[in-house]
Parts: sequence; structure tokens; C-alpha cells
Amino acid sequence: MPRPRSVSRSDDAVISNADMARIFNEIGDMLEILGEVVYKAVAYRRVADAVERYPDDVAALFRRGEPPKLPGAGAALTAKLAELSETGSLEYHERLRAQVPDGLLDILRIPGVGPKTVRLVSTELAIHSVEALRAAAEEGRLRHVKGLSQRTEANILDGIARLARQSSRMLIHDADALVAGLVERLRDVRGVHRIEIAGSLRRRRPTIGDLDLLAAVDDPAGVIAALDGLREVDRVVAAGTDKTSILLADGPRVDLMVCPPDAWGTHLVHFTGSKDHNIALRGMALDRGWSLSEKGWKVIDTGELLLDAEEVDVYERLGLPWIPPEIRGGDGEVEAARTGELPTLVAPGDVRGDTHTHSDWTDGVDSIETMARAARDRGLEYIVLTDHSPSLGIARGLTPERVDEQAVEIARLNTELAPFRILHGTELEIRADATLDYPDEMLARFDVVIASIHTGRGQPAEQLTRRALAAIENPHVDVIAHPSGRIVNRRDPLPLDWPRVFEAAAVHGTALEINGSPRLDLDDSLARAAGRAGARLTLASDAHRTEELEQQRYAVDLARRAWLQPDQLLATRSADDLLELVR
DNA sequence: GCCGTTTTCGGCCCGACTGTTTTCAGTCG
Repeated sequence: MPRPRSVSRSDDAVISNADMARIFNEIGDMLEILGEVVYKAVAYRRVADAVERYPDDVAALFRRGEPPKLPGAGAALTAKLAELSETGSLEYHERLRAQVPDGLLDILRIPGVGPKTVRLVSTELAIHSVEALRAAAEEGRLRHVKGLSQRTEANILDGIARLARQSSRMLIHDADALVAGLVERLRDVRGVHRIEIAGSLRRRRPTIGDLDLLAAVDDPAGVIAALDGLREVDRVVAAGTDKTSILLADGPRVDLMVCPPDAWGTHLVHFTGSKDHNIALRGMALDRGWSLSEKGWKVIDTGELLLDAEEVDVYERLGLPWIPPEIRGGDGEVEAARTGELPTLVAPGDVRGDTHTHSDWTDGVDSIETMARAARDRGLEYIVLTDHSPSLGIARGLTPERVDEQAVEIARLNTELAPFRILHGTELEIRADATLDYPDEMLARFDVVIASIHTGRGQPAEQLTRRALAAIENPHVDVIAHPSGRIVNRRDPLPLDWPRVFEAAAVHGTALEINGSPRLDLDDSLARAAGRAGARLTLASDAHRTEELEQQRYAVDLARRAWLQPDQLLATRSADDLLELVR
């Protein structure tokens, strides 16, 4: 009997893309546990992915009578998306949930435990929760089930411990710091020709699950032993002839793959991913009579194996230009490469200034001069100093008098540091009632105004959108800082009406920030949608101390993932061009 | 459940590692 949802929902937000995707993923999990044909589960998960990364509100589009064309959604799944869009729930989902206890979905999340094992413990031992499974493993009751053993019990207890430890994915900032030392030490191992980071870290995803490394070696055993022997290693979880997996003490899992130097190209493509990207490449290979794997190209008719030593050779064999890892997301890059429409992505060397920085005048740590000198040392031509406006009390926002004093200090430093420039900006609070924190005549005196929402985050979507639009439409506001308000792993994005925001930004020439701090906001899919809508964007560190100027690099990464080109961004302009643009 | 300038049925990317399986299934990436 389907249970009605207890949550009543307002009419303007029936269900978010994220919730819709979660329900479809749950259906996939439940179908697998129930022993359905695996491709059915795959179909639900594929559509879940498509919904999750879709830039607009899928439910709203359905209700407006303009259902989006989602890859992998046929008649049956489209009907289910429609039902979710109208009612916020899905009878099929409820029916499955009545058959599959919630606890089984939790068990499925344990690393090393798949649907078959879930089914086995559920039917043989009536275990329906992680706790019950833990107890059974500890008491040695699993080993009596055919197909399980004492070894399985140990692995399951291990998996449960890991599940508790790694509840969220690691921020890319932390992954970079962690992996650099590992790579450096492995590079010096005898017989290592090349070693490179692969996986989602190479694609510069904002968060990382496992760390993937690839090494081209003469002696696989040597480098595998070297990794296993590093002092940070807590435990070796898998050890083969071609790859090894270790758990770092207090850290993520690291997978090291090894390959012969003459097969480096196909291995690097394979282990960089994404999965969808690889599937697309393999599909193209099959059309040409080859079976593509990390080992190389197997000619299907003859069984002959063709090797590629470089990534560029792999793509060339398919008649494609090399595709930058950041856009290997399986959402259009292979087609774009095929038709010669790959973008020229913004690169670190294109960046000339930083459009969002702070000093000790408000909540920063370093003086304006220290920040400016550090930025100059990093090769930047200018920074926009954007200390806070008064209503953000927690940041000791600047009164109008203090703003005037700051202008004098900036003028003094600009004489001293020329040709480096400090542009006088403000991070202007967009208040809860959609008014701005300084009067217009004062805003006109700043070189650059960036506006942001920090308070009243719990308001309805319509009011939040109204606030963003009020700032975008103000002629003195040049940039919306961290537009969605998210902080990775800590704070969800605001539910703005993004298509309206992007359109207004494009019409009024107000740029949207990509913030490289652990906010990573806009995220890549919103930034890509903004760019497509014709909005201008910018790259900023939001540095509150000199070391955080480094964070702008993560904004560049994100912009690349968003398919953005240099001319779509403010931070690639000279100071004079920027001032001209925002005038 | 989806999908087709090979198609409306029969496929669906490909391989490594583990464990208990004496020839392979489960899980993972």
C-alpha cells in the first residue's frame, strides 16, 4: 500500500532536481536488491544523473508543459518524471519502498557490499540494518551462510568502519595538498618513467572520492611496493600486479595503477574518465571495429592489439582533437570535438587580476599593502579590494567614513606599487528586504562593486530571487559574488530562479562570480548555464589572507569545467579594460 | 528500461581483483 508523503509542499517548489535524482537513484538501488535485470537499474541511474546535472528546474519545466529532453529517458521514465514534477512523489517509488526496508539501502552503501550480498543477508538471516549486520558479523553468524565466510565478516566490519569515516567527499583543495607529497616521493622510485594524477582530481572536480595515480614503469612490483611502504599508509586494501589500493591513515583511498610506457596514452584516458566519457569513446571505437580498453585497441576481427603512448594519439585514432580533462564529463564534449566545436578554455596564464579580496580593514588578516604585494608577486596586475559593507556586522563592515579613509590609503599604495593597481571595491550586502547597504551616490564612487547575500538565507525562493535581481539591475553593481551561497559539504545553494538570474545578468552586464574558496560558487553546471545564457563571469579568490590568493586557481579550474573561454570573464581583462567595462 | 544510416529485438564499456567458485560471480572504478 503506497504511503502518502507527510510533507506538504508549496506550489512553487514541488521537487528539486537533487531530490528527483535521489529518488531515481534509490529506485535503481532497490531494483538491484530485488534482483531485477541490472540494465533496468542502470536506466534509472542514468536519468538520475541527467536530472541532477540539468541546469534548469526540471519539475518546473514539466509543469510548464516544456519537458526537457533528457538522454536515456524514454516513455516510461518520462512519465515517472512527470508524476514527480506534478505531485512531488512517485507511486512506483513508494511501492518499491514497501518491499525494500530503508536499512537495506544503507547496507548497500557499505564499500565492498553489493546488491547480491544485501539480498543474501536479508533473505537468509533477516538482516535489515547496518547495525544488525555489524552484530551478525561480530558474532560470526555470517560464515554459516553459503557464499559467505569468516573473511567476508572481517571485510564487512571493515567496510562499516570506512563508511563511518568517509561520510563526505574530500574538497579538491585538501586533495591537492595530500597528493602532491605522494607523487613526489613515488616519482623518485627506480624504474618509474612517468607518474601523474588521474581520476576526478585530474578532471578538477570540486570534491574527490578516491585519489587515482597512474605510473608508467619498467618494474610494476617495485613502485607498488614503494606505495604500500609509505608511512602514511594505514592499510593495503587490494594488491595486484597492475594496481594497488591503499587507505591513508585518516584519509581517502588511493588507487595506483601501473602500465608499460608504450601504453601510457590509453591508460591515462581510461583512469582519467569520466565513466561516461570513456563509454562515448568506446562506442566510437566499436563503430570502427576496435574494442578500446586501458590496455589498448583490440582489432575485433584479428585480435591484434594497438598501443598508444600518448593521450593525444588515442583521440587522434578516433579522428578527434585532444580533449582537456576538465570537460571530460560525458556531456557533449565528444560530439563537440567531433564537429570541431571544442571551446578554447580559459587557462591560468590568462588571468590578470583578482576581483574579490579582503584586508584587515574588515574581516581579513593581512594589510592592504601585504595583500597587494603578495598578489603582485604571484604575477597579477591588479586586485579589487572588496572589504565588507556595514550591515555585515560579523565582518566589521566599513562605515562611509572608513570607506573614505580606505580610498586615501589605496591612493597612497597605488603610487608606491605602480604599475600594480589596487582597485577600490566593496563587497556590498544585499539586505533581506532587497535593498542595498550603501546609497547609490556612494556606490558610484567605488571602482568596482560586488554584491552578495549573506543573511536571510531561509527566505522563499521568490524573495531570494528578487534580491539577486535587485542587485543585478542596479547600474552601480558590477558583480554578484558567490551567487548561490553554497559552501561545499557545509551549506546548500540558495534556490534561486537561475534562468531569470542569468538572463538579467546578461541584459544588465552584471558579471557572476566563480569563487575559488571552499565555496566553489557558482558550481560548474550553473556557471556553464550562465555562460550559455550570455552572462559574463569572473574568477576570484575571496582571499582573506595572502596564502588564500592561491584559491583563484580553483576558480580557473571550475571555469574550465564550465566550458568558459577567456573573453567571457572579467579577471582576464587588464585593469583599464575592466574599469571601462563596468563604467 | 532504452535504443537503432547495421536495428522494433537483442544488445547495453571493459577489465582487475577478491573470494570460495574447481571455472566463476560479485564488486569496483
